[in-house]
Amino acid sequence: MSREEERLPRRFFARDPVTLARALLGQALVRVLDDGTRLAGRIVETEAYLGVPDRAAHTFGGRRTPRNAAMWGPAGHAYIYFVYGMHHCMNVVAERPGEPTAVLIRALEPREGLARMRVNRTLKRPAARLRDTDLCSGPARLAQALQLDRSLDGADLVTGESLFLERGARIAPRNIVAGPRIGVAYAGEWAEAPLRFHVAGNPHVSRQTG
DNA sequence: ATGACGATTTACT
DNA sequence: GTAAATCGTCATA
Repeated sequence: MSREEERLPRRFFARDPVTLARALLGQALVRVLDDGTRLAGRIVETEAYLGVPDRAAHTFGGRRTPRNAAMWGPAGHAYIYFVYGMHHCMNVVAERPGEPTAVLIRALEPREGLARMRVNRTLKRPAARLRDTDLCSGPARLAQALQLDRSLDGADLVTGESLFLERGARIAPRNIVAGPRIGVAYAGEWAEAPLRFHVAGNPHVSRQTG
């Protein structure tokens, strides 16, 4: 019996980052490992990064480097970066080439491959006993759970086989909470803009707010 | 060549 | 609550 889930098309991603950040809530992020293992979760928390004018964005002021190159490319590709000497985080590129905006995926509600995610999350911490809500409740946590790293930077989420999105639930606007982005205090006024979105009451978000 | 800095997580007081 | 971990990246020289 074959499961034919609907992949999200290019046009889904080719929108402004705020609209995309809200639309991504409820969609399924899918990772297929080299051994065929399928890991998946519903997106429950996102942040929009508005590009050149956005002091919190890696492309602020038109910054364009090998690291952030994917943000300058076409919509529907992954931008995966390395920070703090130990963590990876995944974004979905929005809009169009030359408009370097993206949406950071901050948390998932894990749905497939939880056992493997738990292994991935505790490889360097054998003693840890994680609850389901500890598996993907943060940008670096979900990257570790899904084995995302720079080798997948720039991957095409529309046509790729190892990382992509499938149509999930539509989250009603009344169930979306907006608030300030996390970890961008250095961004001045931009730090307070309500560009973080999460599903109201969902236990898998990285932090409770509003 | 060098130095400062992270879109974070974890453990510990 | 605070602080350590840990290193690729980029701006400056």
